[in-house]
Amino acid sequence: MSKLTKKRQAILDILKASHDAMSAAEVHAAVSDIDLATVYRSLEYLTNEKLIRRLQLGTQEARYEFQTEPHHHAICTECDRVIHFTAPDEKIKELLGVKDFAVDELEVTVRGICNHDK
Amino acid sequence: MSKLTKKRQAILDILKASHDAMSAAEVHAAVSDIDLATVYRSLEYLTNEKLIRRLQLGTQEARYEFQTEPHHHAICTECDRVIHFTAPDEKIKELLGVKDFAVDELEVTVRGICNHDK
DNA sequence: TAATTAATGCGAATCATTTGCAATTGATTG
DNA sequence: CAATCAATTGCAAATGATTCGCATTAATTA
Repeated sequence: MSKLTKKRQAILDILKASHDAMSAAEVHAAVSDIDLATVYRSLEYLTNEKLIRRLQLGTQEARYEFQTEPHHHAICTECDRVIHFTAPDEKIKELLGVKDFAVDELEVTVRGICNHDK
Repeated sequence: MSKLTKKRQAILDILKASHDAMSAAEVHAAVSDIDLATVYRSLEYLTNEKLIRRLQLGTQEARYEFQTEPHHHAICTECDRVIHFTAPDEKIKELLGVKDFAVDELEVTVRGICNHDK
């Protein structure tokens, strides 16, 4: 039986406090005395428990974020900032008209340019 | 000045003929006498030329597909099959209500279960 | 407390991708 | 056509992200 250990809790806290999604390396840098391999194992555990979400935002490096309500992501191709936004998933599902498919998870990723200059 | 060389054309042809998006390794296996590093460089070139599209469908391995009309992807979590579908992007954009963001690319990824058994 | 199970650290392995560099090809110009 | 310059390729090694094996430690149960 696996458990939410102290180290796993510490990692969860880091992600909870972070406004942005973090990479495993960033989490590792933010916590102290937790081996990188353990960070990876913990992130996997927390993802399975659905306490956090793993995101693959276009790069090969995964990012993790604390799981609140489901939401989507817009990535600025100029400044790499990630913006969150919610959407009426049901309506989107209708628009998509996916047939013969039991939708489990819907993820919208937007790429473009944010107004980071102002 | 870069060009669509014979090897790049061969890789493009493979992708054009493939019904599914392919990984770099799969492309490499499908062509003969093209080094893997060249495959990667070619895929990057073709992506920049917008002749193909690079997809990051949840895994850390990128997949590439021939660029036809913009469309979206549904991934079956049981059989890993990837299904394509189109959608009225403009309407989705409206639903999203992304503000202060110049949308360049809209990608919807759906995860769930397809009816692969029948 | 002994015995069992799970979690962790450490180092090495693996997988995907990129890079440096020399050899090759291709295009261009004198 | 030969000489030159630029872009492409192969090969091997490097890098970055992630995973794995295994011995050690911590936690839980009998």
